[in-house]
Amino acid sequence: MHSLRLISPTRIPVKNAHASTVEALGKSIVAGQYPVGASLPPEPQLCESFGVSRTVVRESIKSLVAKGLIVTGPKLGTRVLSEDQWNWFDPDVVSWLSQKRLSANFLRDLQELRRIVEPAAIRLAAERATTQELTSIEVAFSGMKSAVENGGDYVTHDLRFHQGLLQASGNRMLVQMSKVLGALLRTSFEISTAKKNGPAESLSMHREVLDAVIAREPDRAEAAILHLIDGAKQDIDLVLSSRRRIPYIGRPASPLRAL
Amino acid sequence: MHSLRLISPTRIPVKNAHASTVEALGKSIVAGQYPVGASLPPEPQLCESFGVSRTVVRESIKSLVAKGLIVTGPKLGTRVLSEDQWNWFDPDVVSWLSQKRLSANFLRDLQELRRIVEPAAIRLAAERATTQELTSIEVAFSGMKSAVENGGDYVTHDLRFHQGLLQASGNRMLVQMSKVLGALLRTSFEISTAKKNGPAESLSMHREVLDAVIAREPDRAEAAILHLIDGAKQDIDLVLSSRRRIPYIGRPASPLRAL
DNA sequence: GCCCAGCCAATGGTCATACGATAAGAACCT
DNA sequence: AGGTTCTTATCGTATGACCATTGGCTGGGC
Repeated sequence: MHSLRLISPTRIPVKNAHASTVEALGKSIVAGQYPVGASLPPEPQLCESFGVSRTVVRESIKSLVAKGLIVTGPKLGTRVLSEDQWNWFDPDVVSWLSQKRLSANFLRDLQELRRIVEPAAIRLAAERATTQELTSIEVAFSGMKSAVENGGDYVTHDLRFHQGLLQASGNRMLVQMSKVLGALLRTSFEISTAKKNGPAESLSMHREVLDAVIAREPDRAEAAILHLIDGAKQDIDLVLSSRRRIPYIGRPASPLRAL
Repeated sequence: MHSLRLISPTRIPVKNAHASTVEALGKSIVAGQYPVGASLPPEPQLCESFGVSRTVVRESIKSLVAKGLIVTGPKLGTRVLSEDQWNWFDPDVVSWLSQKRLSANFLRDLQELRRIVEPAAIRLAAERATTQELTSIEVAFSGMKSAVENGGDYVTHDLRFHQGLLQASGNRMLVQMSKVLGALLRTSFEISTAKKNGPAESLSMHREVLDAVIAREPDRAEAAILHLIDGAKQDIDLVLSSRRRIPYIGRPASPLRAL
């Protein structure tokens, strides 16, 4: 007869108790609400603040432990691990990070990763892509083209285009990475789409990439994608510098990682 | 039921129920014991077969859900997801895969990834590595050298060497990847170490890599690491072609100790 | 005064039980 | 036969109790 869980500070009665709790806890952790090494409130307190039973809280905590965000232990509580122990390739973690901590550093890391991975993946795709995979990418391209001409959701099709390319690399690790890179791509697409006639310009570059892959020319494909990536990087850097000066946080200055 | 642990005197007393259950379930899943899309046994049955309470089973399942291996739902049970939905960058998942399913495909994917990521990371490391990070790598190298001369654990120091390099790239994503690549590295190191006088030969190549990084010469560093990687690839391919599958390369059934 | 051993209590770990919620599949009705 | 309802297996959530571990406190000894 619990019709509604009344006092819910984070208001989330619609989803599963577990999913909501994981998300709320996860977001607050990646947002830096609890300093690294510090303990979260004890379980009973979390139960109260989320309005769920200890069962749910504990299972949620186990989920976050599985993602490398925290560790638990009797008497030492639930402690936040240092960021380099987080699972930076977990889709949830990246999603939370994208929403809460879209810092210059995070974007820089992602950008770097993309510039490393995507060109290499394109080369593989140019060698291995099946006709089915090529068709799928072609469909995504049509969607982009249509979005430019008739208006529509350009970003979604752009994402499909790039994820299709990674898929076509035939390497499961790279495919997995496409899910993570999605966070960056979405951001950069939204930036470049919002600017000038970005889409129209990027459309031809995408065409060039796809043509090179279809022609099975790795070198040309790689050059084309690099062109695309570096263009996106410029857009992002521009927005970052105008939005607020968050300069590179030099790594040496980082606090020493206490164990 | 806990009486068994009395035998071992305070040193690593088995593991707690949760960790053991997660590991057992995870391994059996990645080993393909349950076909994709199939349901695992119901919770009560799992409780019985593992000899733990439902609480433990459920929390373990939540951990595996967090790693993308399975989904759960009322009446539909606990179903195994398709492999491309697994989190292929989760250290646990990769560890289980390495032990249970060291297939040629898996090794090929990892190897490809390594050849993409490590050279790029080296370039970054050559530009950014702090003296502290360089020292750490130097220490690892000394360990390798000592292992060659006086005998000892070559593989462990080799791992530290490479992970130190990725760490020095200053990119958190690449650092995370080093944990995953560890699975491949351990395998390839053990192969090449077991062959001929592999270590002695590889030692000089490592020295060259490190020197180039210290000298801040990205091009030279990249060339050196490529040399190393391609040598390892040859060794692996050789072993792969001689045996259809590699069973249990690596330590026996003993649970790997933390670090 | 300092250090070490041993106790204490806070906190997560595990267990048991009960009931609600959901959706697959069977049974039923039209 | 087709759609609708009902049954039921299975997970989801809640509660309360007790166990196990570990950091910190306490007190004694040097």
